[in-house]
Amino acid sequence: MAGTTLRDVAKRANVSIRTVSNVVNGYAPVSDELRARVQVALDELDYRPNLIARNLKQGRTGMIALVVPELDVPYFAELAREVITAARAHGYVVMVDQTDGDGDRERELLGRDSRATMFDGLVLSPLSVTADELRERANRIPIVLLGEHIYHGNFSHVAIDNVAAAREATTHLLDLGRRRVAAIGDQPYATGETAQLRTSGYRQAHARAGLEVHEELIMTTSHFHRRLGAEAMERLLALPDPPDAVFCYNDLLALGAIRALTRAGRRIPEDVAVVGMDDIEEGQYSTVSLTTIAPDKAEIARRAVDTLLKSIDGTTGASTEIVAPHRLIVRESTAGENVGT
Amino acid sequence: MAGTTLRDVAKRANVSIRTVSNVVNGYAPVSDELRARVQVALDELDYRPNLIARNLKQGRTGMIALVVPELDVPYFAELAREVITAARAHGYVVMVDQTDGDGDRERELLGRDSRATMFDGLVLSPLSVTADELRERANRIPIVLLGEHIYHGNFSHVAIDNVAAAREATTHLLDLGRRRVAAIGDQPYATGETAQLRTSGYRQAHARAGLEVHEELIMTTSHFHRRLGAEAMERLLALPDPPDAVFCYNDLLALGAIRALTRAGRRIPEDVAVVGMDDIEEGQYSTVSLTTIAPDKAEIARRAVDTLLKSIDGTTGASTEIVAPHRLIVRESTAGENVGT
DNA sequence: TGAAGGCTCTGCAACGATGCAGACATCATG
DNA sequence: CATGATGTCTGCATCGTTGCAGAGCCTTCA
Repeated sequence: MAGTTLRDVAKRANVSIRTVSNVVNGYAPVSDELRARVQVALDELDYRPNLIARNLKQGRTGMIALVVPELDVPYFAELAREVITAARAHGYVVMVDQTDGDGDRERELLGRDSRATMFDGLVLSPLSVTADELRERANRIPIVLLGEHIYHGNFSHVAIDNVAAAREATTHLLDLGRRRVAAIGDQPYATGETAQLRTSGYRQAHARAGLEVHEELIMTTSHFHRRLGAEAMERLLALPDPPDAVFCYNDLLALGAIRALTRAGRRIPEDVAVVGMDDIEEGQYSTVSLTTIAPDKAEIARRAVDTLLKSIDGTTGASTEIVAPHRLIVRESTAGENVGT
Repeated sequence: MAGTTLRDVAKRANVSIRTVSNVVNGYAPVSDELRARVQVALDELDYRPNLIARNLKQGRTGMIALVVPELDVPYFAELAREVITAARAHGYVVMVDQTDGDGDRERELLGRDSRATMFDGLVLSPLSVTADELRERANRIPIVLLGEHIYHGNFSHVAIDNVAAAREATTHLLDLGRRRVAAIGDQPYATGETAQLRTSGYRQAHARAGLEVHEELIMTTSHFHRRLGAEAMERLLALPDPPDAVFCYNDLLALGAIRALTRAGRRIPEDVAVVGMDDIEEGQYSTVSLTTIAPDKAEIARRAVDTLLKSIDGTTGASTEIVAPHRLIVRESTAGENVGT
């Protein structure tokens, strides 16, 4: 049960612990004869280094933590995959955790008994943690934030340009000639500002086109889930003058909206065009494939990991603001059947 | 930068290191006066225990690893969420990793320099690792397998009854009066036997109904992804005598199939009824909501974690075979519009 | 009054690994 | 032959924590 230690191997091979360590790590020069003898003992005892001990001695674990609100939200799952890949390229492994969108759980992470000390760094996609709470903790392990901005310029931060992205999505709908473009996903009172940035982009698009925003077409949702998208869409359809297009603040909302539209017998995009955000894989395969804003997830993950690792190395302590690229992908939900998957 | 240690706090409060440790852990009795003094020092220096050191001393980390082929496959993401929740209930945290369905990466996990020694146990959803490879490693940290059986009865293992589940899904289609029921997802040559079990259930259903299996309607796919489901469906539709129902070995295949059917102008379920497996959330919101076999993911996660922790405690060393419950959920893809979401 | 017991508090050793300084043998060099 | 350089190998200290055994001191009770 108990693992084999360097001591066991040393005893077996009749050498010092240090020499075994040298063989294992290939550090100091060891004669071929001795190396062979030690190797035999290593194999016979099936030695595996105790990484905890190694970590203690070296002061680092080679692990970073990725904390997202919900792992089964496709966007976060896809992002997690990219972060894992990016970290692996640097020899790091990633521990993924979810907060269930619970602010207390986010705070727990920063608290005294947090397991966070096990990690060399933290990539956090925050939901409700405030800047002050984060600053309290700032002198601990390095943190990189994803998505939410949280106050201005105190932490390294990676995100797309939400205003521009939302503006482009809305403009795309306006360019199709739609004049009653709804928005689903506003969160005027939330801590996070992502939704507000997107609303701002939505307004900008109207302003630049010289059009009025129809305030009654802006729908607030507490979360970005399918069900809420469907419900918001139903409310929009019940309006005396329903929209002819919808910009949803993420793909799940959009897929929920599509579901509601289909059930209501509306044709997409003829009656109502739909745009989402995130470019989750699911959107490509929905019955009406989904036009969306695709953030470059791989790039987001790479930049986040790079920044974090630099901060861990102490190569740079400065907090940086990184804007990752995004692009509009047009599919059937705005372009009709004439577009491939 | 360097963390505050017990030593620092001890010096500051003019007490022994051991006493500080006692205060932190609330172990031995400490007078109120001293406790207060130490607490002040703890707060002033913002002490956080070094978990790595604690782990080394205690021989456990309080972390388990969950390894799945792909994190952005909804089933695994949803399962990961449940495992995280189940582990948290026992005070454990979960590190999630993905192997990209790459056998080498799975093997790497079991190899000499694996980070696996950092964990108290491992929940593994294997893809191509063999029984022998696993046994080699068996005397290391405890392992619980999910899904794939891998040889018989040497490791604790949690899964649904795949044969019964597939039989029920197929029977449901036959009961609707369908007589050309296709199967998408067979993997006759794969290491894993899950697909084979499902094919076996599919055949059983036909046998029990006294019907012949149409061999040309069994489609093999290398993976369980949407695209492959769509492609398989297209091939089925190209047959001289296409199917009037499809049983897909997971929901992603089914959603791909639905997509292909819709593009081909077939009505669901009137022309072709579709059943999937896994009950991923996405299936509830597809334009035609998806009838599926729902494995009890929460139960799978709970049983897997419970079994693993027992094995870690040494409470039981025996390997157990756990069959988790499942049920058929009928939605529009087989029942038409008369069923709610 | 003195032994026994309880309450606080402390020092030492250990978990398993690595950094460092040096011991010892061998060899080349002047 | 003495000296220094080189190549191997080793022991000690250390990372930050906790387990263990015990040291003082104070109370209690015969």
